[in-house]
Amino acid sequence: MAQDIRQLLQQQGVRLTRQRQILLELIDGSGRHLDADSLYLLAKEKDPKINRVTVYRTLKLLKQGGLVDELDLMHFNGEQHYYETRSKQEHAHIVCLRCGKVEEFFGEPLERLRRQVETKLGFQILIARTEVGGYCSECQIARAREISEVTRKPTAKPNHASG
Amino acid sequence: MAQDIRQLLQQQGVRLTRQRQILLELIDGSGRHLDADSLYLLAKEKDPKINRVTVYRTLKLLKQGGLVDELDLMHFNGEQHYYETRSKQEHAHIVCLRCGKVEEFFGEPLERLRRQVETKLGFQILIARTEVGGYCSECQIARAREISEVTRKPTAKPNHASG
DNA sequence: GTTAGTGCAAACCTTTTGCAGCTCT
DNA sequence: AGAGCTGCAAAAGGTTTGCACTAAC
Repeated sequence: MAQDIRQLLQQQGVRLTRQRQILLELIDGSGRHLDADSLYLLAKEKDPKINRVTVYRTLKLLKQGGLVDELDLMHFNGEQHYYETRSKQEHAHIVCLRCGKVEEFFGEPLERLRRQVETKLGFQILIARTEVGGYCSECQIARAREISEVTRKPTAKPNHASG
Repeated sequence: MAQDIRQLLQQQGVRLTRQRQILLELIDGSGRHLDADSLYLLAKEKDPKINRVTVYRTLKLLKQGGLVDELDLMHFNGEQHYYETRSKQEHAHIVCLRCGKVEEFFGEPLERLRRQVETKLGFQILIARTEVGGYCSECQIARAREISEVTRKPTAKPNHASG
């Protein structure tokens, strides 16, 4: 719950303003990964006077405090960043480049990787991010259909062609 | 060598212009990860008339053709993207957030992860990217020094305070 | 000789900054 | 009361687009 985050913030001497409460609720509450713009739009429903800049400033704050993680989701839909509250369980984000669905993948390979980087390189990890782009099972089928439609050349049988 | 890439491009009916040759050389030849701006600056040394836009267009082309991979390198230095010629061997990028050094990490965890995502989710992977941010071994030491300097409060006993 | 590619200027999108006024503690 | 935070306007950074000209095949 966002409750934990609130306490952490207070400890850091950060004021818990109305705007920040709204944004925290949204990031933590919505089941999906929101970007700054979506977040702004949603926040505006609760407080029509809230400003985009406040959204950016809050996200920066939460990011720096290690309370949220920033994702790119393979830039599948532009250059925005997406946000999620930092969870204890490391996971990869699997992004369908056709429908945009994002699946989370948990598993030992991620922990193994982390350990190996720490021991083999003597690296101190602060953030780790694994993103995978491709096609989800549904979209693989849909794409196969689409491609076969395109491949069917229009120069062939003009039976019921383009017009 | 960039030779392979050239052939692939020709196959795709893409013209191999002077500008593209220069950019290919640079991406493939420089031992580091270049962003569009660095690439532009370097290309300008070889062809002072080359335009930034051409750099962006070429990168997009190579990206779409699957010939180069785009990296974010944890946005350790802004929002640019970095590029590398796509290698057969999957690897993670380990970025030091203090000195900016980028290490490449090869290992089974990455292949395991890939296989698991494919089998467990039935996902068709086109691109995968693992980026890790933190401090390299040298910078861990440097940071420890920096922090202890800051922690030494000027108001306290200068003897061996904050202990 | 076509058609794809280039350069230039200007637009675009996301994010940041400067500053005056507001508000949380 | 005072530092911290907000909103507004404007700027910044990175990238894309429209269009006329140029060059690769």
